Amino acid sequence: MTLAKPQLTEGEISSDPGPKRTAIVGAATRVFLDKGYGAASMDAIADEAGVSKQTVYSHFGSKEALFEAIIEDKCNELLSRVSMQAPSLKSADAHDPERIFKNMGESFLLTVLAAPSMALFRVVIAESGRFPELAEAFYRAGPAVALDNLASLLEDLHQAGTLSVPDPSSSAKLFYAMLRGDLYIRRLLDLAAEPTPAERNAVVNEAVAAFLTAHAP
Amino acid sequence: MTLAKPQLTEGEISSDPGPKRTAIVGAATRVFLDKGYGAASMDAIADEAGVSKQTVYSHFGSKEALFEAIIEDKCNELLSRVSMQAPSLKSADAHDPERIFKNMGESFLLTVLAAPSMALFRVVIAESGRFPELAEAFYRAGPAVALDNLASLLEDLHQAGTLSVPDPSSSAKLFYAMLRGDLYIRRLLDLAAEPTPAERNAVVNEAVAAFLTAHAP
DNA sequence: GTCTATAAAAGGATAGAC
DNA sequence: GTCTATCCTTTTATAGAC
Repeated sequence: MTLAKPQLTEGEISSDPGPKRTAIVGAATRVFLDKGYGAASMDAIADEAGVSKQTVYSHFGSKEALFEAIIEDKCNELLSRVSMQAPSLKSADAHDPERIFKNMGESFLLTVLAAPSMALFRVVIAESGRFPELAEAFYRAGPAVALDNLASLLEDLHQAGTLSVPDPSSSAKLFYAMLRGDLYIRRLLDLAAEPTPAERNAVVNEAVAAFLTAHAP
Repeated sequence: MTLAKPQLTEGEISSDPGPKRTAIVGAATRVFLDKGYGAASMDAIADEAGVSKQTVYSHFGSKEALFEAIIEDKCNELLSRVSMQAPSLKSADAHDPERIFKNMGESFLLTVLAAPSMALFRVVIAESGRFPELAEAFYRAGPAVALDNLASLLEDLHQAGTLSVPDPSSSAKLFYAMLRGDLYIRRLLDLAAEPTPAERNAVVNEAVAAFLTAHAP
């Protein structure tokens, strides 16, 4: 008996994990990203989720498994955000690289320096010894994708003669490094707040100007 | 009574902290930098030092106090290394900035990408929430000093007309950011080993070339 | 100062009822 | 699946002898 199993409400696809599980995931995400792996307790996560500890263990077998699930989830989220920002070379912009790079730089900083990205990065760095596979997942979902996208754009611009980019991969790394600048370090150390639009703009302008000068045809 | 108090042996200044304390400091440094604050236990530190746990508590009152002492100590060590690398503008090199910058870049990467620096940086990042004053101490002992030194060199080169550097502070940040590049991220995530001399050289050459092009007079 | 032994508490994980 | 209650290890910190 019990015909209706998951009981779909209002057009939701059947992939709804269930409300309790959703609450656990949300709570664990907050606690892990806020306190770090070591200082996060399963009791705190259960409380934050409004659920008993045993329920947490029923869904995820152990603290390690829960942590891995959470971080992989956030990496996938990061991946989709980064993928969406893939720069497109519309033929209209082929001769105005400055606009392309400024737009890229702006959305890169907006994504990367935001509090959730920084929190994720901090935790992954801290636990890179204990969870090396998470460090690699993070790199592949974020930096690696962005680098690949930019490198192929640079190759196109080189072919078109707009810029001189003999080594697209290295130049892509250089561009992102210039964008991160010193602010990235201070954000990692939690010494600086998210930059204002004016601060972002100053960094982007300086980086783009230097990059274009260095790669003039 | 008890006339000779610290009992100076062989010309050592009276600042010798005593062998036990030295052993504790060494052990705590290794354990904290290897495991991180949370996963490091006072038992492990006492064992590593070959000393009882109570002795550790006699010298440093608590785990937090011990951690702070260790990290501040490493920051001072970092400070002296960075200060020693202050670039000097000999008049002979005033018209060969490429040599100055390549030397700077080389020793910067050598220091910063080395395992001890990375381990310290990882721990400080991980605990920046719990110990914000350590994050600031780290930044001031390392990045801030290097930036100040480079900025004043850039100002000299600008005055001499060798380079065009309207904003020395921003340009200094840009230069170090270019040097860190993508490798820094991968080192932070423990995905890459220390670079070979050839790899370092490639990064330095690319960064210096781009920097000089962007700041040509 | 240094050690052995011991508190006291926190946290990961499980048992068993519903 | 979910909850309450409990187990047991680890860990910070202290007491007391020497």
